[in-house]
Order: sequence, then C-alpha cells, then structure tokens
Amino acid sequence: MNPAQMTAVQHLDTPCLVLAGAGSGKTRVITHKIARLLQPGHGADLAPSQIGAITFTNKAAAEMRDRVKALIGAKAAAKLLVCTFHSLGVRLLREDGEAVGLKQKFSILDSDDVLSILRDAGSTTDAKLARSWQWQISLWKNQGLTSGHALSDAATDDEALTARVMALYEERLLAYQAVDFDDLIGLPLKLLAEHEHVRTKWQRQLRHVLVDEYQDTNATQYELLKLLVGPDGVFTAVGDDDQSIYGWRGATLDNLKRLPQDYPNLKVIPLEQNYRSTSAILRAANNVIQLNPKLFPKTLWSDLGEGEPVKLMECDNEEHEAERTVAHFQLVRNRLLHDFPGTDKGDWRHFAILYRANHQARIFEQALRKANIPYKVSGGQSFFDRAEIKDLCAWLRLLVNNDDDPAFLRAITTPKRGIGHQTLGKLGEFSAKWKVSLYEALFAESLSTALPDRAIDGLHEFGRCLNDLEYRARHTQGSEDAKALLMAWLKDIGYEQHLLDNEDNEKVAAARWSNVLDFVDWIAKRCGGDIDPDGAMTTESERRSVLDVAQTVSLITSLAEREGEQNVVTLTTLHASKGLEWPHVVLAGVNEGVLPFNREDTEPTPQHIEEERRLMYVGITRARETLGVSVLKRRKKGREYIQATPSRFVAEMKLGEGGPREDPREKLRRLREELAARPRGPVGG
DNA sequence: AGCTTTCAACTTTTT
DNA sequence: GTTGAAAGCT
Repeated sequence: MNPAQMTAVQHLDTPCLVLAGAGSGKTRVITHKIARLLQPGHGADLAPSQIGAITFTNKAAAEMRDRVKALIGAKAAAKLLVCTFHSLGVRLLREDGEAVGLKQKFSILDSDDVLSILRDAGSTTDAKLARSWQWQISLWKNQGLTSGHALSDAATDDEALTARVMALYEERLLAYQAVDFDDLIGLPLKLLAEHEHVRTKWQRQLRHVLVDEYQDTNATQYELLKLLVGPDGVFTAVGDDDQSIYGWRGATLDNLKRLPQDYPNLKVIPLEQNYRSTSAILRAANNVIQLNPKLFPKTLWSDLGEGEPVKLMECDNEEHEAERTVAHFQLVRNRLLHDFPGTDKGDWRHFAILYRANHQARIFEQALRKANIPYKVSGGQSFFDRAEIKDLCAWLRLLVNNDDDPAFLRAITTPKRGIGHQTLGKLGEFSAKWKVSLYEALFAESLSTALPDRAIDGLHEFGRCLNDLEYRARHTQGSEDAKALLMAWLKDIGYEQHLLDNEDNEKVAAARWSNVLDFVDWIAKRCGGDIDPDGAMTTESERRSVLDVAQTVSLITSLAEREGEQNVVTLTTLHASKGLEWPHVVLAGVNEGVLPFNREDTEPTPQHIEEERRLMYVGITRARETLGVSVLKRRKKGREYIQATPSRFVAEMKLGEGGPREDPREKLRRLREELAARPRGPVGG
C-alpha cells in the first residue's frame, strides 16, 4: 500500500474523506480499513457486526464482500453489513418500519409498477406524460419533499398537476403497503429522524460506516447517513468529485462540500497514484478535468510508463467509425498476439467501446458481427425487466405481501385462469368501497352481493392456490427443495403452456421458458444450504426460506453472475462504465452535441458542461493501455449527412503535447518493454 | 375525419 | 429496436 492509502486505512478515530481518483485502489482501502477496524490494538477493536459498508449497486456490494472475505475470512465477513443504500433501507424498515406506519411485510415496487399506478392515478394512457410525472416525483422525493410541499411550491400548472397526482400516488402506496425505491431512503430517514429509540439503537449498532462512491449520494442519502452515524460517530466516505456523473438523478456534490463543515474534525486524504493507466492516458484525463472548477484539487499519476499516445480517430460517418474501430481493435489484438504469444493479452474481453447514448451501440454491433467478433451490450433491458420474469416476480411479491394490489392483478391474470375484466372490475369496486385490498376482498363474506357464484368460485380457487403456495414457500429452505417447490408451482399454474400459447414464435417462447428456468435456479441458489463454489458448506444460518428470498427479489436487478468472464468485447455507455476498466478502449462519437450532449435548440449551462466533462474524464480513465478517441466529421441527419463538430473535449485533452520526443524505433522498443513489464490481473476498483 | 403506413430520431440509469 | 409524428389513404 502507498503512504496515502496507508493513512486512510490507519485513520480510525475521526470522520475521514478519501478522495479516490480513478484507479487509485479505493476498494483496497475500504477492505483493508475494515480489516484494521476489526484488529485489536489499533484503538477501534470493533466486532464485524458493528461495521457497515454501503455501496450503490448490488454488484459493488458483492465485489466488496468477496474482497473482504479474502482478507478476514468468510466467518467474520458474513457478520459485516455490506449492502447497498437501498437494501440498508429495507433492513431498517423491516426491523422498525412499523414506527412509520409500515407493516413488516411491505412490497417494493419497481419503476414499471410505479408507472402503471401513476397512469391510473392521473387517469391517462399517455406513457410519456406518466413518465414525466414519475421523474418529477422521484426528484422531489430525493429532495425530501412530499406532495404537500410540492403543491404549495408549484410554480407552473404542470407542477401543480404533478403534485396532485403525487398525492394520489402516496395514498395508493399506503393502501398497498408498498414503497418505491426512493422510499427506501426517505422512509428510513423519517424513521431515524422521528424515533429516538430507533435512532440510538442503530447508532449503537453501527460504530463505523464506510460509504463507497460518495459523490453519487443525493440529499436524502446524506441525511440518512448523518443520522445513522450520529453526532460523534465515525465514518469513512470514499469518493471522487471528478467522477460525479449522476447529477441528473439527484446526486449532488454539495454532499462533498458540506462534509468539512458538518464534521470539522474531518480528515481529507487524496489518493492520486493511479494503478491502472499509462501516463499518456492520465495526461489526457488530467488536461480535461483541470478545466473544471475544483472542489479538492488532485492530479493523477502513475508509474506504468508513458505508453502509447492516445489515438485520435477521425471518421467520415457512423458506419466508417464502426469499421475503423473494429479494424483498430483487430490491429491491436494482432500485435499483442504476435508480441505476447501464449498470454491472454489478446483476449476480446480486454476491449471495450464506450459511447454517450445507448442507440449508438447498434452500428457497432453490426460491424462486430460482420467481423465475427464476439461482443456484449451492457445496459439496456435487464433480465428482470423481461415480461416472464416480472410475471413470476408478481407472484412472489404477492406471497410476501398479500395486499400488494398491482402484483395481485398481474398474478391473477397470468396465466389466464378465466377471470376477466368484469370480475376484476367488480372486485376492485368492492375493495375500494370497503377499503380493503383485493386479496382481502377475495375472502369477504359479502362479496356474494357483488359477484355471481361462478366468478367467486374462480377467485377462491386462486386464493387457495396462493395460500397453499405461501405456506409451502414459508417452510421450504435449501436450494434443492426450493427448486422442487418452484418447478411444481410453475407446473401448477401452467406457466410453460402459457408462454407457448401467447407467443406465436416457438423459439421466442422457448427462450422465455429458459429465462424462467434461470430465474428458478437463481432463487433456489439464494435459499442456500448447498455447496459453495469455493467448496465450503454454507452455514445453517445462511439457509433461507423461499419467502425470505422472495422479499428481496424486487431489489435485485442483475444476475451479474459470470458477467466478466465471457471473453467478449464490451459495448457500454459511459455512465455504465464507471468503476470498470479495460486494457483497450475506444470512446465513440466524441462530437459536440453528443458529448457534451446538448440539443440544437438549447444552450447548455456551465454546470451541464462540467458534468459532461467529468463523463469524458470517466471515459478516458477506463483505459489501461491504449485509448482511441473517435470523432465524426459528418453525421447522418435524415437522409443526408451534415457537418459534425469535434467535441471541445478533444482539444482539451491536448494530445501531442507534453509527451516525450524520441526516435520512433527507440519508442517502439520501449513500448514493448513497458507492456511486457505490466502487472497482470486487476488492480484496484 | 380517422385510420394506416412510413420515416426519422433517440440522453445518461441504479435501486 | 422502438416510438412518435407526419403524410397518405379510405
């Protein structure tokens, strides 16, 4: 470990802000600090259960857990609280949510559920309108505002309407005993703020909290952390102001600015040594980011050698860009295969194409397919967004929370069981009239006044099926039994047949069914009780019932199992690339209007340009060895091509300045030596 | 007028 | 690849 990392790890007694530049080994710092906190004799001497490590994504949490496990052993690691902000919220609410009026078995709505509730609440079929409400409501919630605040602050008619829809939405959520993702932060905050005994309980429990990607926190997350940590609590925030690229969804750098003021004894430690990229790449990155007003100045450096100059690729149009990128990759790869035969340096998984917007991927996909190069597009539709998975999730959610009406409607109609609009409409009216959930209405005595017996029989049949499944799910643990239960259930409800009936293409139906089977395996695996990949038996305490697993299912959005292991080229957006790295990277379409993004009719604000500049910085710093920056000379607009302007960020990189001047042959020899001497395997995170 | 067809445009995304 | 808008058809 370098001196700065060491300082960060050894600083245990006051709040600490680690400004971790890209590739500076921040995960290393966090994991080692956790180990240090556990070691007796350094003043902290904490038990594993007293430490919390908070991340933004499940993937980051999983990686963190793995790396801590390697350091302190599986037994101690299992007792640590390593989780995302949202799963921490779930935990707080499951344990103490009753204090804010939430029953223990609440449901978590995903953004599609939210959208359909909003469409309903605002009586519109206009998806765009509903989405704009969803967006605005989420922003308000992330600032800690309720519909009441929003309505009184509303500056326009649109905002007032949104606020009114929000009020209806809040009512619905309460009635369903459901929360959305924003509530998973907002409600725990309310819980801790308003209930002293809960607050002290958690403050006593967690003696040291470490937060990853601190620059991505929003206003409510800041407040939540503050309450969780307490007035004299100790924490470690790890982040990089230069990599803050989520301002548009509520993240605010104010959280970084406020830290020294809110905690005067804050220790600020910059990590500037980069273990990822060559000097040529870092110089370009520093040149760009320098132009932003800086909160905490820092300059990245590395001792990995000068490396190859950043290559500017000027392309005629999008097709040309894709072809050139593919040709460039092939060239680099062939050189590696020649220079380092028998190594994995030429593997396709070491190559990535990064772009600003998802639709830019398509043309690269075509070119890669044509060249027979394997690739994956990351981002886009996730496994859990697929209709078949959502169908099954609806059933699981309904098991967890019988009052989850959106889940009820989806489950009772998929697969079709002869219960249609008529019946459900009546049931809905009945439940609204008596202020009960659809599930409760199902078993009400007086339902016979609203519906014919035949319809009621069908409803009761569904209810019995559900109760039976719930009973079994509660009492089934261990992956083998869980899998048997789930398969029996799918057979019961005839799900495979349902897929075949509703899909005219047999292949598509088969693909969907295969997704379902993957999903079953995935849940079963989570029920535990079988052999771990590393050979150790999972402990008895890790065995969970199917119902327990079902509770957390809506929080998880990616299988992320062997994602990194496929030997394929990665196509991804700049946003989704944060935290990742590849030896060879091409940044595509680095033109004005695209990166920095702006619409032709609007003038970008300086803050917007600054965030786009950070995005460029993130992109540059993903590359370990070679970096290509591709610029379009012309862009397709309608049928003809129009002139395209290179991004201002290209000039800002100052390519060709500051590098060493040397004989080309000498240079080639040096490059090869440097490349051969590079350490293998991943460094830092 | 209301429907269908065609054509172009397309922020960024986790939980 | 999907969606929304505009043109064209009945």
